[in-house]
Amino acid sequence: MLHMAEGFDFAAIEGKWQSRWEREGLYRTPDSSDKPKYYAMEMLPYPSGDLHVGHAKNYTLGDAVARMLRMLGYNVLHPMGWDAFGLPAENAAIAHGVDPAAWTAENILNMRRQIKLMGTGYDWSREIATNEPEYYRWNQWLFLRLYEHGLAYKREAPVNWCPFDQTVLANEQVIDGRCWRCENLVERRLLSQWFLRITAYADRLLDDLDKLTGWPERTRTMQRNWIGRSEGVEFAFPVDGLDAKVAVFTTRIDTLFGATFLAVAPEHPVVESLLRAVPRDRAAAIASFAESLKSKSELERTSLMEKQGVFTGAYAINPLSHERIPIWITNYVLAEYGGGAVMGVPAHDERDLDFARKHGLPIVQVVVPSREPSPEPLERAFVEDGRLIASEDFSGMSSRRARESLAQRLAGMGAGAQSVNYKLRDWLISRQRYWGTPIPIVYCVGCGEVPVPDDQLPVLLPPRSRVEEFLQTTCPRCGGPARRESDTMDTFFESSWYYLRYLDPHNDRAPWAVERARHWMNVDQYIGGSEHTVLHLLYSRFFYKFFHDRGWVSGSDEPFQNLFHQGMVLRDGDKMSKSRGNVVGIDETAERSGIDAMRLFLLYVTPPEETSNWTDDGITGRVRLLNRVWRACEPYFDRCHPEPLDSAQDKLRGAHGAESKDEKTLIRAVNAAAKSAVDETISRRFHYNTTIAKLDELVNAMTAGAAAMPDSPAMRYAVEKLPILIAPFAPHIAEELWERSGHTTSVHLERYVEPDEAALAAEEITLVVQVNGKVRARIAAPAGVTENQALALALDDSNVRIHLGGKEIRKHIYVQDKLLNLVAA
RNA sequence: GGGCAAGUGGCGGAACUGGCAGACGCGCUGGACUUAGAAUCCAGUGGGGCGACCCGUCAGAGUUCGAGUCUCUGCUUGCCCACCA
Repeated sequence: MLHMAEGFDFAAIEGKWQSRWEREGLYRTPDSSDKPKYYAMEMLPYPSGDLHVGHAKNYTLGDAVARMLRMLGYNVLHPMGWDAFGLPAENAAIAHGVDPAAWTAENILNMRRQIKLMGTGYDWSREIATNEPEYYRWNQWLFLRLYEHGLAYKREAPVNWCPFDQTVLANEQVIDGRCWRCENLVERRLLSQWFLRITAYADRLLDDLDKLTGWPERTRTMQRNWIGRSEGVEFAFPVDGLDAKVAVFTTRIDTLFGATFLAVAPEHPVVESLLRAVPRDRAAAIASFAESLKSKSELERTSLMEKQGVFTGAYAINPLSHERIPIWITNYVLAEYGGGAVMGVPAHDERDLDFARKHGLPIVQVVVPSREPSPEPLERAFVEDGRLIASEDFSGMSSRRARESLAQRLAGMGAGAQSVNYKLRDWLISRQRYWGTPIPIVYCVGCGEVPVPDDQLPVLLPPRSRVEEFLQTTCPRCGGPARRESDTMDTFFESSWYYLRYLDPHNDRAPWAVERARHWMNVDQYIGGSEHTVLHLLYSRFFYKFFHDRGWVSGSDEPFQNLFHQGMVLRDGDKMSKSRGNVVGIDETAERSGIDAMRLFLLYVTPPEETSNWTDDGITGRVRLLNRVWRACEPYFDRCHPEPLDSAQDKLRGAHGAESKDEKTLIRAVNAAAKSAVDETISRRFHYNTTIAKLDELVNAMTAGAAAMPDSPAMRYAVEKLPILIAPFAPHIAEELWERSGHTTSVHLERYVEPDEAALAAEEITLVVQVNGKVRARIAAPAGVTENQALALALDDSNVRIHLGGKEIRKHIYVQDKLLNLVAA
């Protein structure tokens, strides 16, 4: 009687290998090695509580990539950590009366367990958590260096205020005028806040996008648009009868003679002097208009409201035409861009036209399309370039030339200059929240704003009940009474440099050692969601350039060489969310289907950049695959003895002529899977869905071969190679099969199967014969068949002859080993 | 409104550089095995036609010996940005 198969007990196998890997430190990465380095990283998670299969897609992909590269001979660094400061912890603390630190610690404990449960190969000796003093101490240290270099500063500015989260938000955190986290409409407030001068790096952040050829084009374009560089002219309109000037920025100085009004934001400083100069009732109207807009966000002012305005009663003087144009205060001019004032040219700007029509302001056309000699009454603003009219001695010029000439003229008069403006604004990092890195600044009655000296770092976050005593301190400079900064930092501060801390996580003298950065940076492959395109990824680039300028990192001044955005995971077409109750958890999936099956499914269901759809049916195919893999290898458990891999391969290669067709198919299937895995990795396309399909084909071939040629060397070859081939994707079963077939070391330390071109090459090809582009015959032919031989074969085919119908072959196209097209007439 | 990406069987997808459309899987149908089911294995599965064949990759045009792939026009869906002067 056959001894009963034990079967494939995935739960037992997965648990067994996870604890053995951990015990043996299999995934520890040495800092020095003979092998070339490779730094693979996924965006670190926020410890929100539980992981679902959406997270798993990200970490599975990163893990497969890291494992592939390790098996291709690299010394791979693959770390993991926790982005642990932030609002959810604080909100949970308020809601349930727990300590945010305890809440966070508990979540980290659970999520670390789940990430390990996913069979990932992280080097946990490098784990970081950004809420630990050992980490945020260096946040403070880096803040102080930015401060020293004038890149961190405090100023009063209109800021985005989220009334629900009770804190300010960075510009990048306002999505459609709403808080990125709670989706409430943000308000505008005038507050004194800390900013990082990211605009000082605007040009480099923009220009260096060209260097990032390993990034998705889409992401680069979005960053380009976010930085929003525009070139133009800044010049001033004197105010008639007042000793005041209003500076404006325009990209269309060629339309200067068409300016019929001046529009200013209610916050513009000139408004105050105007208020003093105009009659009392008009001043009151202006003041109440300004007041009505005070707390309105940019979105509300510009998108949700109609264009409104009040005439100030004052006039500005066009510096070239000397025309008097009325000054209006409007809601549609942004206070924070281009100086908060705009020259209104209704004929050549849609917004100005809209405003002019509503308020009866004149419309003067000064640019006409080149081919139309006389201006027609305008229906829409003519916003393209053209030829100037009614513009004194600039008339007749092209827009382009006029822009140069006008800029020169204004510059010559000392009235203006070429200028560049950015949409990018300085990064507001103050948060009026408890659970974050304290900003290391104290305010002293005598000395004013004083940075905390390095040797007093970290400024420890106090327990929540002790905040008041924390705030009272003494001045580090004069020893007098002082008060600490009560704001904490935006959590994006921590995540802008964490990839450097992984390199040297226990260093207590510096955030990282320069030589570690020299060795490991930059990150060879970064994987994460596209939602961070203008947040984390832009901030990190800014920080890294600052570090580079300080000499703390060397080589490239870009942190992330290659970037990959994985798509999200839906459940039956819907977004997974707790409120829908459709979240597919890691624990339940591990229990029901097994981790290897989950990993295979996530990589197989879609190319990784696409949105994938989780269905409970879908994963059954991968469970089946694993069972078939097991059954295909099981009969050989006691018969496969470890021997040098090359010899088996050489034996087969030498015996090519003697192999049966089935054997060749099997050997080809092994090599086709290997080729796919290697190609998808080095091309960084990561379409492992096609690789896993090749593994399906291999197992199909093995199943078919099991009966026909159980003792063939080709079967043994396949059984020997299959665990290696599947190891990056299904690491547990790979390890178990490897052990069962007599190996004593980990399969994950093996070199990946090197695709053998000779084994891949087909000896016989199918020659497709077309007549006038339609397939009329498929003829088996030896590989390397010549054009003349192919022609002869084709003309010998009866169906081809029928379709030629005795017509003359005018020409033919031959594609080697593939296709012959006969063109007949 | 602007920008970008994508539309292929009942479903997810494959075909990367123009050369056999639908690999692989899910589902479905039939068969084997089973008292029965589950599991497994085998066969089939784009549409039409008895058939040789014909039609077929969102729609329409074009380039080409040959188009899912390239060009143009339109439609649909998704994502991002939306008064930045």
